[in-house]
Amino acid sequence: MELRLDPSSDTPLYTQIVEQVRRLVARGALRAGDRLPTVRELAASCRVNRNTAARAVQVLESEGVVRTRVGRGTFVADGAAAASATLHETALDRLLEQAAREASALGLDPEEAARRLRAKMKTVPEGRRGGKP
Amino acid sequence: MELRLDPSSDTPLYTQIVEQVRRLVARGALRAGDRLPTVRELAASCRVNRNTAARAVQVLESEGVVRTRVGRGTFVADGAAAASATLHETALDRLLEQAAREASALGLDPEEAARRLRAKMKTVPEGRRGGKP
Amino acid sequence: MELRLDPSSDTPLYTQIVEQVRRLVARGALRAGDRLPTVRELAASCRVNRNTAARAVQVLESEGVVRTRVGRGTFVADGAAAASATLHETALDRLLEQAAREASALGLDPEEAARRLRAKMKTVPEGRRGGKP
Amino acid sequence: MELRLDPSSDTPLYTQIVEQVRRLVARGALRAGDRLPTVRELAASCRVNRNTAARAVQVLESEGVVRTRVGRGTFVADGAAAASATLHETALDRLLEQAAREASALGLDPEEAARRLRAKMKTVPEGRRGGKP
DNA sequence: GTGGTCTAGACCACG
DNA sequence: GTGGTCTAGACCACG
Repeated sequence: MELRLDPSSDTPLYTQIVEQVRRLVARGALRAGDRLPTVRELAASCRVNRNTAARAVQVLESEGVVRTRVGRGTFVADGAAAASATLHETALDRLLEQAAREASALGLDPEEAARRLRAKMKTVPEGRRGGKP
Repeated sequence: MELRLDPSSDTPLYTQIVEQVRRLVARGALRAGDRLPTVRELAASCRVNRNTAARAVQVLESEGVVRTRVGRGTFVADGAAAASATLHETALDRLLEQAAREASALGLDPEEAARRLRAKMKTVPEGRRGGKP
Repeated sequence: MELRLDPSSDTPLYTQIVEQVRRLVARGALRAGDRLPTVRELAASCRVNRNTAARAVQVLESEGVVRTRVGRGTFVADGAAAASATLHETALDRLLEQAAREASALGLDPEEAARRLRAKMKTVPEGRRGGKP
Repeated sequence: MELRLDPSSDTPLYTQIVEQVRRLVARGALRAGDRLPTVRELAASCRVNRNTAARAVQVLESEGVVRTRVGRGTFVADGAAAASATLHETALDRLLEQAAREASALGLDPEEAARRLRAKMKTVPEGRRGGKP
């Protein structure tokens, strides 16, 4: 499980980890029952503090995306895909609301705002479109 | 000038003030030369400390949205509308980028994402659309 | 005595008054013994608060440029021209020192800095050059 | 990084810090990616309150000279040298304009004013002249 | 440990 | 009256 963190981003490192794992689950690259790397391994491979990795796992657990069994490791939870999708829906909804507010403050009409979002989507990296990989 | 702050938001109070004033300027509700409430009044009406209100004003000044004159008060700057619009464009661009990423993770196609944003814009409070008030 | 104040300048209003009076004296437009307008008249003609005009006069007095005789009015002091020139020399010296520091921080060589100042002087309003008016 | 503040100056302490850091960047003594002292260290070494040091850092951040990452520290930003140079150019321009006005009030000719600036530059502390250190 | 936010309260310059 | 600066001290998020 290779994650790419951007240390110069405004998004906290632990949040970047959380988001990427959620994305892997949403995309089907990680499935219920799959084992995640240990916190130590995760920290090492992402080159972050162990606290940071641990915090990411903790958030994922609280979201119902992973499930930690003491002494055995961390696994993708049953229902993780659904949980993950719900989280993305919530995030998307919040972002669209904020974007609508900004567009509105700028006096853009809905059509123009929609056009800009459509354009953005074409420049953004791969999604899950076109079925499970 | 009535602002509504949400003390439980994770957006800092002074940032909330900044954003709302920028919005009033972008919308044309505040125009070049208009006087803002004094820092003390602003603090009182927002129920924040004087320093917090002062900090918001300082940010707005550094953005070119207002111009403060010691002993005289704070005024909407010449060119405030343009400065404000630039800031909103930047914010919108960032939000659309994030939204595109989320939509993509959910497997939405650009058309569906655009449709949702269009819908949001119709539920959002009034903008400046349709010319100067 | 017509002064032109710029209310949108960073320089305090009372300082603008002080500087313009000093300049009039340095140029010879005001001479020892000339009477200045009263504080009230000054305030009215400059459209500033009386406190502001009073403060300007007070500064000019402390600099030795004017001399107030209670009940009689304010007059350009004996030696005002010299006092005024000294003040301009001091101000110029301080400005050149700061400018040298900035030019130095930018890595400009003395010749280039000097060239820029020479250019500025050609765009600046009238001086006293060429003898007394 | 040793800064020298003058508490009796009328330049605010946080501005003095800002200016000195900008100067270090403009001169190449601090380069993109370099880490600044922590806010607490800066406060201690300058003998100012933590808030005052933090404020200086925030101004530098808003100018694009540094980039702060919570929990990690403050670093000289990419493009800091350029941002810094722009700020020095603006400052120099303003100073030269004022100096030109003073020189003009004194009846100095451009050549004499330029000569004085050239002289000042030779007495001012070292700049960046002569290429990268 | 890092930086960020906020309050309370003092003191100052300008009008 | 206006805004600006500074300190002291608390509390929080991130690593």
